[in-house]
Amino acid sequence: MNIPTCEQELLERVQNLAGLTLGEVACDANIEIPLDLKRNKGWIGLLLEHVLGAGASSRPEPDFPSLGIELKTLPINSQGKPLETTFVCVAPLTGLVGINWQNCWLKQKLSTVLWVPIICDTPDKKNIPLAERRIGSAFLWSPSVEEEQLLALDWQELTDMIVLGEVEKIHGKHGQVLQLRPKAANAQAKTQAFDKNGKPFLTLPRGFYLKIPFTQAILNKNLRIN
DNA sequence: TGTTGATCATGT
DNA sequence: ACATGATCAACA
Repeated sequence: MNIPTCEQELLERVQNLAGLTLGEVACDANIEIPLDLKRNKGWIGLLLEHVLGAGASSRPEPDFPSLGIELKTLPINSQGKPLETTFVCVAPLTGLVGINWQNCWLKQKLSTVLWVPIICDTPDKKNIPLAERRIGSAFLWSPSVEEEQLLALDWQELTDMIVLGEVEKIHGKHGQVLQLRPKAANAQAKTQAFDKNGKPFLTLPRGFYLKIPFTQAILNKNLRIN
């Protein structure tokens, strides 16, 4: 798929996917469907990037650089509740001098997001097989003043702890809307950080994730009729 | 090793 | 039932 030339074209493409199953979309794109996501956790995101015309996914840029839009799939149940937290970006543990909310990576990443809900559960909460899950109504979102304030507060709290050498004291419960959790191949992975005395040490890489109630609120504000 | 894409699966 | 901590794959 070629790159969409404007926001409207991207929105039309993604709206045309609403109601389709992942099996239908993958089949049209000649992409094989895994039986489940156990060994393909990012498969849905990669599929959507492909059919919407995003470039390779391994770049430190928005998915649609010319449009400044980040694509995020959001697994939800049939009642519109997100089933997982949403990964945003890796948390820098070094080089934080001079970084503030206005110039931080997380703010840039969340500046404009195309959310694509994927319905993963039946009304009686049964898991739907991957190929039969349906794409919901996607929408474009930018943080409201209130949402940005919440994000900025949490980002500042977590970043302050990192700067103070307290990264290993941070748990998923910190933050109202944002949390810091492991983001690594396994628990043995290491990246450099600084301790409270300013000495370098190795620790588990972490990432920023949006908590479920926050993405749920975003979704609820953007409910619309198909 | 770090970036992208995330969900798995166990403990509470 | 649910969130936290752990983990999977591809690519640069």
